Amino acid sequence: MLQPLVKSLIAAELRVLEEHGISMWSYVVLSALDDSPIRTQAALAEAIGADKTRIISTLDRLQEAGLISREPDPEDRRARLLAITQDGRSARRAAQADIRANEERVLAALSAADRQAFLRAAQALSAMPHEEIVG
Amino acid sequence: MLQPLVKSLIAAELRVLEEHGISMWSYVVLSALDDSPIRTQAALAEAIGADKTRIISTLDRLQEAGLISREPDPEDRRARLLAITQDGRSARRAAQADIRANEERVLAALSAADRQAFLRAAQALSAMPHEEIVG
DNA sequence: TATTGTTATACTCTATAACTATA
DNA sequence: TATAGTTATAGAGTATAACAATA
Repeated sequence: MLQPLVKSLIAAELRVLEEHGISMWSYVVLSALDDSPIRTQAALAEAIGADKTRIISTLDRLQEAGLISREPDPEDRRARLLAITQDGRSARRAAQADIRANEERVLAALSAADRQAFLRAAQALSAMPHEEIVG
Repeated sequence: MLQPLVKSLIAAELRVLEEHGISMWSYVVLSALDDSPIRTQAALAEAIGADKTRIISTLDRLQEAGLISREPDPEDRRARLLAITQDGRSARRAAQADIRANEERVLAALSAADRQAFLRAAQALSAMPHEEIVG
């Protein structure tokens, strides 16, 4: 039952992101880096549940667009220090605001009570570890 | 927030289905045919939101396993009459029972009130047309 | 020798196009 | 000629393996 709903929400999110000119992976990366900088690409990949080879082109584009910085760590030049730039932060927050606005619009279909309970329940279920859900 | 949850739920469902020896697409097809027989493969494909070329191998396997019947329509031998068999119905219902049992287990993490509200809200949101969610 | 990042390759899933058979 | 089904082909997305740079 939730699957088509999530599919629609993702489609909505993609549409918003397209208006902002960023891809889903770019948005995921920007969101991760908006919380805190990360010292290696492998750590970023793991944090967002992606393969380390899969994010390289995304990082290329983000760097070229000036939305992230990506420099060799002076202390270990194999690693790349990753951080979001001011432009990146602005872009991410603007996109996030639009995404949230749409979600609010959708949630407006619910009564205030159901809506609160839905969000509370979704949060509780999302907090369950993957293994516990899979069993 | 919902996306990882759904991902975990799908993983759980896949694990259950694997124990029953059927694939996700097989389960989707069996579920569609358990409701009512379908006169053409194209109609089935549309009903489950799949491409008509994509379900052929699935139908091959289901037929070989004796879980569905698939015969040329005597009145128009281009079409294939599709129906679930008794074995297919048993397999589908057994899998469904296990899937539901796991979902119950997961939902047990919620209070009775939140759980009811969550299901009610999920149902309401799922009933929204795709276009209204995308905007 | 081990690790980080990158590139090259292969694999899976899906969609598009061409083909066969029926009408 | 049009339609149902099938097969062949191509494309996107992803993961695996090999490689270069640094430690």
